[in-house]
Amino acid sequence: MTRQRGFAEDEALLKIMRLFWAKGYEATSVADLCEVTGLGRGSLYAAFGSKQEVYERSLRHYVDVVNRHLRDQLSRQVPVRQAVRDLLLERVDDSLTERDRPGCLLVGAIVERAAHDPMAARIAQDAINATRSAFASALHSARAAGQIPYESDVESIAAFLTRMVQGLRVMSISLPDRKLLASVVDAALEALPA
Amino acid sequence: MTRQRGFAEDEALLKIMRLFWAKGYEATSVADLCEVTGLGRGSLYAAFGSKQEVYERSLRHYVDVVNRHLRDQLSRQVPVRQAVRDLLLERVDDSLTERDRPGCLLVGAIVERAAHDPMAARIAQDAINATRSAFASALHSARAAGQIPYESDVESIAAFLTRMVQGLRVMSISLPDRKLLASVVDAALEALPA
DNA sequence: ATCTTGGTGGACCGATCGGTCAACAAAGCC
DNA sequence: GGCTTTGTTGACCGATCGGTCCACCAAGAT
Repeated sequence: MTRQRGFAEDEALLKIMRLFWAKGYEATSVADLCEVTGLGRGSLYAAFGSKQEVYERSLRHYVDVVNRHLRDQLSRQVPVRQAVRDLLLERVDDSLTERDRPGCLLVGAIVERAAHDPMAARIAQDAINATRSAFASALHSARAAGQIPYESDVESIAAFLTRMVQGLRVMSISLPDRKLLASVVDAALEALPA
Repeated sequence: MTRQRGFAEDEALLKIMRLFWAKGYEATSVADLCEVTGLGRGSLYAAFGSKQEVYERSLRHYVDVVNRHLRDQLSRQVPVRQAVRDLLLERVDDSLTERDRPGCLLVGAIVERAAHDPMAARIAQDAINATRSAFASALHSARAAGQIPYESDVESIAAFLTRMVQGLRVMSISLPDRKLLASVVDAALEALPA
């Protein structure tokens, strides 16, 4: 019937997401998006719409992947304290490994885009609430299983851990010291009553 | 001898800093800087140099003020735990009050500028280390005074508190709930051994 | 009053921005 | 072979970007 696409949309979106992640929204031009995907402007706009729309889609993809991974890690059959510790340490390692993509697309979206792009603000807020509720439900289960005290304020701790997991990447930009970051993780774990 | 300045450099810099803080680096144009200060381009460039230079100067001013305030708060003659608590809660209040200037110029500098502007990266890193050493020295004193256990890992806790104080503003954008944020502060304080 | 010095405003510059569009290319249908 | 439909490309658009420059102006020195 008609000509078919000469590229995989998923792969292109992944490359775009990584570029936004590395450079931020404003500093990434549409020409950059064309270069990284190998697409002409027409194809890019036909597939993804405006720069703002493709950014929002990148952000959605990012938070989906991150939160899915989070839920997977928290649903493992290990004590919640260890699961959280592993999860935070893994993020430290990721940040130190991917030096070309520092920071966090989500944090970038909040500080750079939320004020200008209500949809991005909405995506970010939903992502944070999803992270929070993932922690909260893991903590509820752990409390029911007697891993943490009955009096523990699950919602507060969940919000606290959300802040930790969000901010670790940002911190590791200016403080790329694995030992110190690991000890920060352990300090944070003190908030998780035994 | 010659004509004198028709504006106060300090006030202009303050207005510029607040604008960068509110909008980020890339989204703020030189025309915006002229508008907010009331200056023509000539005066602006004569007084502050390029956009990048005035940004760096804004950032320097920001971190100076923040760190000076931090040291003042920590040097009060109150138990360190309470000093830290007051300090974190004050930041929560600030974030919720100044809704027009969400986020944190320092975090913005790290995620948006550090990769493109080595000087901004340097300023940010120095600021973080200054915050960290302010906490560390306060904790050292507190440990010497017996307020916290002798075995406490002061450096790690200092790094952890630095992360907290940095990130609270960012979190409060997407989670503008004073009660929850206050309970996050209390959860964080668990990392400060009694 | 005139000269010198330096602050001021805004016209102006080339470059680049995000976005559009028309000419062309591929693939299934007749 | 045409015909239709859709993907692709890159020239092109007006707007805006950061930065320069110059005519003008205020104020102290003479």
